[in-house]
Amino acid sequence: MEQLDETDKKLLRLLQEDAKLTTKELAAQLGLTLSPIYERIKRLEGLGFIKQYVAVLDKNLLGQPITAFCQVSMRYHDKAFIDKFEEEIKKLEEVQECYHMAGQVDFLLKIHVSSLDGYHNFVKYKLSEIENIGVLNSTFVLKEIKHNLGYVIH
Amino acid sequence: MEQLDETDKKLLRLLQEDAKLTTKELAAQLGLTLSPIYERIKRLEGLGFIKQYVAVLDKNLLGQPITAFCQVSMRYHDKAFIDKFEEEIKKLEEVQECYHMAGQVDFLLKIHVSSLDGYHNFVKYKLSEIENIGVLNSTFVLKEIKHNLGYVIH
DNA sequence: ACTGAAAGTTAAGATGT
DNA sequence: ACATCTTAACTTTCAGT
Repeated sequence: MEQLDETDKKLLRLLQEDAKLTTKELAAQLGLTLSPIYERIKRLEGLGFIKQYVAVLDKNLLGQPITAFCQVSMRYHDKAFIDKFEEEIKKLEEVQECYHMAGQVDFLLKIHVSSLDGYHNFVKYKLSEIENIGVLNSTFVLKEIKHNLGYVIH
Repeated sequence: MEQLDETDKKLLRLLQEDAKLTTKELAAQLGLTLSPIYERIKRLEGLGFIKQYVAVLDKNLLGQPITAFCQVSMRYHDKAFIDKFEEEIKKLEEVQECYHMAGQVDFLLKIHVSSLDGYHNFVKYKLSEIENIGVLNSTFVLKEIKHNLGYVIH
């Protein structure tokens, strides 16, 4: 982390807001010329601070307005079962995110579907097909209050 | 949604994987020349399918390895209290995401901090400072199993 | 809607301080 | 670590099919 000076941090803050900013625009905002900006970006990419550049799409326009969080607890906690569950989850396209959690609940899943009926089908024909699931608890997002895409860089 | 043909969908799938693909590369992959690709991208931006372009950073390298999910229930459910809570949450930099949920739990928060001590400070000096919080339940991410950045486009 | 080509910008690299 | 300069590549626009 302390391979980053203030200029690097400003650069990262700008790029995680708008990856289309040109080297020229970045240079102007940071009070430098093109080449140091160019070299810093390449360095930040090389060190892995910048992992990739992506286009952020609108999930509602893409026809997936329903977001659900699904808490899953395993019946048995043998490594083989856990591994199998993780394998299967990775294959399910409805699962946007999956975390192994501390506490009573083993896994937290973030699910995107087109409708409540779609969620029903997901649980019935995909999720519950995975063996060794004990408890399963779903809650739905009514409203997205906040969703930061970037991180706070200190 | 059905303003999109197969070419648009392929374009969106490619751009949400790698926003740095050039028009030339996209054209080659989609079997077209530069100008239709260029115009389609501008159209998809204009219609709002593409919301923005961002650099994806590494939260561990940025010194924020701890992710927690925090379930919050309100004591009273007057509109004024809810509005106030949402306002305050938006100001907290540790809160990456916040959703108003259906069910017993009112809000689900995704929190990023640098340490467990940082989480303690967040709860003690920031979150619990907000009035009208009834129940508060935190769980920590042990391992990220899956985290799709893009959506599945049908 | 797509092709092809022209003009304007930017990225990428080399050289020097 | 940064400034300047060069050219190769890309973006953007437009006439034509």
